[in-house]
Amino acid sequence: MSGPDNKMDIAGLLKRAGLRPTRQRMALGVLLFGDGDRHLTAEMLHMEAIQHQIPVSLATVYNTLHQFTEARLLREVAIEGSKTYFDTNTSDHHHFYFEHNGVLMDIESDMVSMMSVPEPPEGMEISRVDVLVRLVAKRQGPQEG
Amino acid sequence: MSGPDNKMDIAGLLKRAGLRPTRQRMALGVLLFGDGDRHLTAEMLHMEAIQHQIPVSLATVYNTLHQFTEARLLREVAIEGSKTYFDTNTSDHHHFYFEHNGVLMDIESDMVSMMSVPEPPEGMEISRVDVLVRLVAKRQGPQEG
DNA sequence: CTGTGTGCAAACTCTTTGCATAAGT
DNA sequence: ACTTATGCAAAGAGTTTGCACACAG
Repeated sequence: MSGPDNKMDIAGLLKRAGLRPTRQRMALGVLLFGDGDRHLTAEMLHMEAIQHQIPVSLATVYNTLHQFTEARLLREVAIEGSKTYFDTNTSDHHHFYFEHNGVLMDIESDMVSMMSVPEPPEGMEISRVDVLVRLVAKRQGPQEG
Repeated sequence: MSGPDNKMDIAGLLKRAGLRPTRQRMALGVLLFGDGDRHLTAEMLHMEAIQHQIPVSLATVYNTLHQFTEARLLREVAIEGSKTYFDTNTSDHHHFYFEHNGVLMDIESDMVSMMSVPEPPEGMEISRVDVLVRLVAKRQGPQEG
């Protein structure tokens, strides 16, 4: 767990990214980066902010999330369906996806090794490889369903 | 290239899937399955149907796409962003994604080998592994932009 | 003070739904 | 004839935008 004086660090993080450390950005930054790797939708973060007594509108949450993504502080995760997930872990890694409840969990990059990927077409290069391991509840074994 | 009498096959395909071979389903089925593997959004398929003089509404295209997916005739592909892609190739395979224009291209499964995937948590099992290889235009090399 | 960020609500895009009509068996 | 599919348009979810006010530097 990280201490509350991560807040100090958040200001620097924002400044380095060329973003003014405003109240809302600071507060959202603490929620996002103050407690390990997270996977959130805009709506989830907004609810969390409200619970933490941080006055912020959903529109500002969206704006902030996109500004952070532009600044490489966050990464978007491709999950089918309507909601966009943002990941605070911007390093090279992959995901477990729990289909029954929509939860994402990191898989460290060295846990998944790619033997080979076909060569991209002429003039193209790989910008990133995303691996999504979809999980479902195991069937109840030998008993009938 | 496949001949036009794929239409015959489509009727059987639908019946086997428990779907009535209606005009619209037949026509959309021919567009989807009559010409190799495809990656389409509802809107793309709708436009194509209109161009082919097939009277069908966008709502019916959505319904049909979902019915086909339920029937395992199609598969949804997870791409971040708002649009849902449907893939006529339901076998085990992965994708190249051209970020500059949103085009998807199949990668056969044997071209990508996973050395190891971490064990899923208790009670969970892997339902599928999706690999998305994102491609960008190669930087112009030594010449200036 | 000056300029950027924020809040609100309306606009927008993609997708789903309800109901009357048309088509399929 | 009876049932299911379709079309239309409106509703719905998630996201983005425009403008006036507030805050940071």
